[in-house]
Amino acid sequence: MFFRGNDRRVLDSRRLAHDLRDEPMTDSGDSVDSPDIDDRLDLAAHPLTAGRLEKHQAVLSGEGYPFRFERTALAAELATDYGHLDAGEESGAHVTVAGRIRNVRDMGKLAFVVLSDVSGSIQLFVDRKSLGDAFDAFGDLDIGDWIGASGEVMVTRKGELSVRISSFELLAKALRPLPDKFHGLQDVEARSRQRYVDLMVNEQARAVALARSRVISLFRREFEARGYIEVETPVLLNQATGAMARPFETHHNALDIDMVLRIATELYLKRLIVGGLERVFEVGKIFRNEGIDATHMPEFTMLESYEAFADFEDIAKMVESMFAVIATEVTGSSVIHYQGRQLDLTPPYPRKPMLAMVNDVLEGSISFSQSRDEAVSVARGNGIEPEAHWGIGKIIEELFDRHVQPTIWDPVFVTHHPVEISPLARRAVDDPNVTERWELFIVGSEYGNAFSELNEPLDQRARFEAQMELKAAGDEEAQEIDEDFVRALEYGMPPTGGLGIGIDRLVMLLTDQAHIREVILFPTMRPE
RNA sequence: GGGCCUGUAGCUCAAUCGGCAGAGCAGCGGACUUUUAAUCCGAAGGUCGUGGGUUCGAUUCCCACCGGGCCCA
Repeated sequence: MFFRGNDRRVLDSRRLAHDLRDEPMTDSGDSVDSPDIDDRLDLAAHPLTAGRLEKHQAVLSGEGYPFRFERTALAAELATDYGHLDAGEESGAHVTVAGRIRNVRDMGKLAFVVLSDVSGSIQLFVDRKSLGDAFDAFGDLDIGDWIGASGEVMVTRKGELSVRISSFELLAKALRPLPDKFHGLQDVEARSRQRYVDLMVNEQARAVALARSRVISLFRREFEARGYIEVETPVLLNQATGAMARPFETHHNALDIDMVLRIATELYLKRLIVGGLERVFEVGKIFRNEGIDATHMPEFTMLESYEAFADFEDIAKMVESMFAVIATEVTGSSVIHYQGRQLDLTPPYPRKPMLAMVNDVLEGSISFSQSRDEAVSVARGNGIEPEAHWGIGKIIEELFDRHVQPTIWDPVFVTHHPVEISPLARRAVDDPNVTERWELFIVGSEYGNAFSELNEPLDQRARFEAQMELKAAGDEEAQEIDEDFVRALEYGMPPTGGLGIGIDRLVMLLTDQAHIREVILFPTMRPE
């Protein structure tokens, strides 16, 4: 409550607490002895909420709350339309605004109220002269309440654009107090769990959410401009295919079958290329049953696209172009700042073969012409102990992950991955050990993955079988054969360029966030 | 899995070489008709994450556990 000295509380708080809790009332006053606001908050008992609850109950037992409200202006619109007014000037314009009360500066017979809506905030000038008898009722409002208010746009003597309100309406009561008005909510866990509070009080949380929405919207625009159509493929599958990852397992009751959540959209989107849709993309949730760290979340958003008649270089050109456009639209420039360092997303990005990058930093050198024993020896000399089922290709990838990936800052397309680790990509024409594939690395993380899609069904079957052997040898992430996908390829798939982009990480980059949970509104968490 | 840090009022944070736990904001009472994190006065608000141990005495020291964060494998 504000407007101190105006205590018009009508209900006895202890009686109300008793009514709400439906318990025998004692005279010991112990209903105010459990100030545990965090867990089972007893709204009636806690001193910070009891008054709010009383007022709420009074509204409910009276006329109740409105079902709708007619707003005529957003805060940002007022700033645009009346920003030119001078201090002390009146506009003569009558507007109706609505939003949440964020702050109150109470001067006794005059109050300045900060009202925030989706566009920003606007000051309400609240005085008895304009509000009349309603001025007292306004004093019953609390910080956090949603209100609508009407009045004249004016600028205070100190130059703050305001609405001098002549009427107001309580739209919804905040029974719980808002966090510290200056520091907001700081605790990382609380901000994630109660993102609604984070969004209320932390400007950055809101900015990130809006940037994320914008990024996805821009991707849609870019793909549609290139003749792609957006499709949806299944999340619930009988088999986890299209990537190397462990799936979440679940069960369908009516069919009585175990199912898994998808780990990629790849093979279904390629089925659509076989079907003749030619250019398709999907933005959707992917689920991988793995740990959580700064760049990994079990549930994340992937964008995948497939374009008939394109190869991996066509896709690289498309991606670097899109990244620059999206960075510019979201941040204002294709040269951005990430974690204190400058990062240039202006195309073109260099293309560098994985094997060459590895050999550039290695003690000794590794190649496909070596025996496996020789390759293992090189790996050991560089701090990697190969597992039994690793071939030379997998060893190269591990060496890359360990020694090259962390050193990358500006974007680079790392190309020509070993066939062994790329079971869905087409072999390079001039070297059957590697594929026409790239991964886009920026600031030490992977942002995209693309290849000239393997469209030859016999080779695809052989690649799947090689994966099955790896799985049998103990590689839990190896893929299983997808018989229906091979069948689809047997109908003929045109040469196709495919792409996957991790949306969450790109949003991290563009919003300068170090942790993926900051760009996901409701990140996966342990039960509270 | 290993290392380091961390959990104190609704929120943001202090403090205690082991001796009645503090501030700002929010809330409550009061003053104030031009504030901008308003200001001023007053009174409140705590099972110091949980459980053990050491001690005359533990929020502080030790152990375990439950959370959270960062780094490493």
